[in-house]
Amino acid sequence: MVTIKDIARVAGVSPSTVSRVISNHSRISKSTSDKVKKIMEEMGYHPNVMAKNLASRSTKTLAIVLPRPAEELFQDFFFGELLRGILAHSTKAGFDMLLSAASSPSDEEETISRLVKGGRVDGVILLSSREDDPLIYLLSEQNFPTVLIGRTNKVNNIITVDTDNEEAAFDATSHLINQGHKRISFVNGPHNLTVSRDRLAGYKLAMKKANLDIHPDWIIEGDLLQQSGYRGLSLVMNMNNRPTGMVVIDDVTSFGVIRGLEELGFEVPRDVSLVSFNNIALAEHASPPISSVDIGTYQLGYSASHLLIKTITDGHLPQLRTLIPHRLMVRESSINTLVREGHL
Amino acid sequence: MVTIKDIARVAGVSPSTVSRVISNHSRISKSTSDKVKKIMEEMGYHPNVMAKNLASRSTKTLAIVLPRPAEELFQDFFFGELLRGILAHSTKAGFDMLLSAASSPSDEEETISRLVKGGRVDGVILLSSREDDPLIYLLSEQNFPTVLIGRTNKVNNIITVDTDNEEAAFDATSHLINQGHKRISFVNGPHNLTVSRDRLAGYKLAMKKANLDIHPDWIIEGDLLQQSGYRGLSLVMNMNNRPTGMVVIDDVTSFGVIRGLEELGFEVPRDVSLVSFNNIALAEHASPPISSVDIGTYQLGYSASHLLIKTITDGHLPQLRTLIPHRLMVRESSINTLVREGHL
DNA sequence: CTGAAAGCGCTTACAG
DNA sequence: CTGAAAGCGCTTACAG
Repeated sequence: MVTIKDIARVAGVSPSTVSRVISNHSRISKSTSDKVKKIMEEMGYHPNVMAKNLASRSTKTLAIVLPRPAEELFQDFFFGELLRGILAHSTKAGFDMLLSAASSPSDEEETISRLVKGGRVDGVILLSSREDDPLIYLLSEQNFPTVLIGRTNKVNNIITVDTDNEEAAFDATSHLINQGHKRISFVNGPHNLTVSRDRLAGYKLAMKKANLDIHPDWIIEGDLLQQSGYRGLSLVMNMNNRPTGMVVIDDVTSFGVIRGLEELGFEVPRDVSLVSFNNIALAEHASPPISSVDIGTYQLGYSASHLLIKTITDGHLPQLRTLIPHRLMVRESSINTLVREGHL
Repeated sequence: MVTIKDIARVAGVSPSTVSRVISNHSRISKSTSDKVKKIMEEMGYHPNVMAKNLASRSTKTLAIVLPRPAEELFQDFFFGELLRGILAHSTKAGFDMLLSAASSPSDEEETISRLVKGGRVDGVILLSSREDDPLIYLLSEQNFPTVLIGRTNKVNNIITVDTDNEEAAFDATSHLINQGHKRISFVNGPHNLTVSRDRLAGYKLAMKKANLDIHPDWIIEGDLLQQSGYRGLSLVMNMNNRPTGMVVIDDVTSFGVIRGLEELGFEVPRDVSLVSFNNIALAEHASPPISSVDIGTYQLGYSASHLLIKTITDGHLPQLRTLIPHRLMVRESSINTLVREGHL
């Protein structure tokens, strides 16, 4: 393995000088720099990352903490896009990403402790936001550079990047209301995720603003990919005044809803107009194509990395909370001419 | 920051001894070990990972190289599951995972070079296998511990973990044949991926074995989520003797196929029986639920990590090629009683 | 079973 | 603009 010393010897300079050439130090003569660079090239020199990190007391590495298995199906489908956004920025900024997952919560804390306290990484990105996530407290206490994709009101020293989920749900619900729907159901996701609460709130707000009542049963709480959710759906659709519109927590759940409705003999959008969130790639290719709020997933990841690296580099917190714009993509699932014409 | 020296001082032993306690060295007295461990606990000691890596000349870190953007949609949906498998094992084995992506091919080589030659990682997992992937040559030349999820016949010193894709496609096709289908179409994926070639070969083999002819147009080559694919589909379905069965390269593409068929006025499985591959989570929740070959995605990842770490630890290559078993999950999309009864 | 010492490959004040 | 020297926090033969 060729080291800085080898280069120094061949170039007839000191190791310090070679080091300075590598880091583009300002006060180094062009001629020396050129000579050293040429020799590095010739000898196939690659700086030893570990040595560099140890000496400079920084790792140029961030950790991404994946959500727990139980919540993963929910995320799996915009996950890739999120990672791509994170990586696009971090690579450009010269940071590596360490991927971390945990089998159990206690495991998780131990893993993160090791990375954080062992100086393995300079910062952490948390991909999902549960209420009372112990990791948030752990990182906040350490005052460790952290960005959470989501939100928390428990601590005030970690950065959050998020969708304005309340507004997004308000927009999605209003879209249905504007088309003439009066009875609109909301299909929720896991309780402990902040995104579930925020989107539910936005739905309620839109209904209230339009002076529309919400029947308690219209809010379906079970997991729509499981039996529990199917029962709730069946209950709602058998009501005398069944909903003609549905706002669904995310696109993946929409697949379950559409399938469930079909089994009950209903068709989207003929009998029910549907709109959901995240705009995963398959939303567009579903039958029917699903109307969905695009939350700028890639941008969410890109910004998370950007803000984290900025914090690390500047040594102080930037703006604590950043919202990424969203946009409703209207497709077949929410377009029903019958409703608009007052036949339903 | 508390270091090994601090612990040594407080415990009244030498740093070497503390180091040996940490690494569970065999010849250390129980009493010393207990004393030192207690003090480490009390002082909140966490070993500095970088220093450890530098001194021991190993990083306990692997790199995962993500497929390029162009190929990602294809992979996005079993991606999460694959990563989960990899992480499950590597975490257990005490290895960290570095995530690497590349915007351009040249970028990619540079990134990997930096990681590999800079001693940043001990091994690499390549997530997708293109023909003539320059990364494969790069890693093979360096004789660097590498496992490829897929296959290659270009080099003989990197480990591969794969599905027997030819057999999987043979099974899927035979499933349709056994139900009485005689005219079966194959919807292919990107040409440069080995998985496309292997599955096509398996389809051909099954047809041949059953003495069934393959009309050239039945093999649809365009991207089914794009116009190009739709044209091919339309062509095939307008033939006099249109296919009654379809074998589709992967579940994501199946969504496009089902949607395209619908637009042409055909229904699955009423008019066309369909089976595809990968068994992503949504396959089960699609309308209709999609029959799919489960390729043991998690196991694929788990084995990849296992074999790579074994290679690194043992210092020599284990079995070069490992095949993970697959299993056809039969669902509604491929069950058509009409065909079975000879009405179609 | 334990310690003193050298070393892993860099960086970075300090001095000139 | 450049060099000598100390140091980052560990590991690991070597010696006892």
